[in-house]
Amino acid sequence: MPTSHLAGFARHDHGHCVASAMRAAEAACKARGVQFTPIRRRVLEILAEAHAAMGAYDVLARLSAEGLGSQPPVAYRALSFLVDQGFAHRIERLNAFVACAHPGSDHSPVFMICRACGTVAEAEADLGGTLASEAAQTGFRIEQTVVEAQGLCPACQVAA
Amino acid sequence: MPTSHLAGFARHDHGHCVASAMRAAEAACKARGVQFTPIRRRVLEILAEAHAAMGAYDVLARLSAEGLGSQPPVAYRALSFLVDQGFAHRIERLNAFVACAHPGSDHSPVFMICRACGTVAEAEADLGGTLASEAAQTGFRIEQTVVEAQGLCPACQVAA
DNA sequence: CTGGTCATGTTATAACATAACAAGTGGAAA
DNA sequence: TTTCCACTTGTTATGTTATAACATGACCAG
Repeated sequence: MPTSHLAGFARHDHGHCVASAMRAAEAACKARGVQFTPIRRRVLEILAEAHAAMGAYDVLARLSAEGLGSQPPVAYRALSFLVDQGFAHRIERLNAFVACAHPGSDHSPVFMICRACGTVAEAEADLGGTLASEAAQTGFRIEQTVVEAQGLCPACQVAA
Repeated sequence: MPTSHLAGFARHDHGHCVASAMRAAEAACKARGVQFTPIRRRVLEILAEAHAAMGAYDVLARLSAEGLGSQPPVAYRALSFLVDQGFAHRIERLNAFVACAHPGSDHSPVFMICRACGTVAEAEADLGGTLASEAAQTGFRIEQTVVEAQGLCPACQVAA
């Protein structure tokens, strides 16, 4: 029986999605000729298992406990790599990082952040296109967008 | 002849828009029964005159030079007040603050940030509604949204 | 003139992030 | 096979952003 966690505001097979994220990253690295080193791999696993936004120093604490590195640059380098490769995202609002929920597909993510429980869901909704057409009128050329909504997830609405 | 600066990617009467922002804030404070103190007023002026995103410590340096306060909490308190009242916005991506371009009207701002010159334009585009309807499907209740696009402004596209 | 509220002053520290350089590793060019 | 190069990691130090906690002052209402 697989563990089941609340994430993306819906229960799902957690072990499965972690394994799937790791496989996708593995394959992408091979395809791109970049190294999926033990530290990078472990950081992605940590994020995927947490299934929540984690600060760089939280990640570092985990690495450190496992003897994989103890100084901030170790964590920041691995996180930068994962973000660059699209395996993780940075949540600006929280100064934190999450594993990508849709590894492999090229997308401009939209996040919903519950202010009560801290859960972060990555939505499919692509506002990038909408925004780009708006921007085109002013002549601005968009390269990247950050869309982060803060509010209450279904569970926390019930609790309140 | 009024000074004219590049902002919002378009030239405009800068002195006018600063004065207008100050008047709007003044009126709103009176209406709401909150105090528009010298520090708060000056911080808004500094942001409005800069017409660009400024870090809290940049603002603090200005205050300090004028004898209005020298410790971080002074700047952060004033900035929080301005953001709470809707007279300024925080740009998460830059860890910085800008004066609101549409003081008075209730809006969920959309920012376009030029990665070359650092100019920040506040667009009218209201993606909040679009996003809210997307979110409704998952049961998430949005209270606030951050939308920040990064790219190249018209001038910097020409330069490149 | 007393107590309450709001704003500010001040000290200290927490939390987040990167610069800079040294050292190891492994593969490719000579 | 050795020399070089690109890349990753180790390490020290520091820069940058933000807030906790408590003291003081200014003002008004009771």
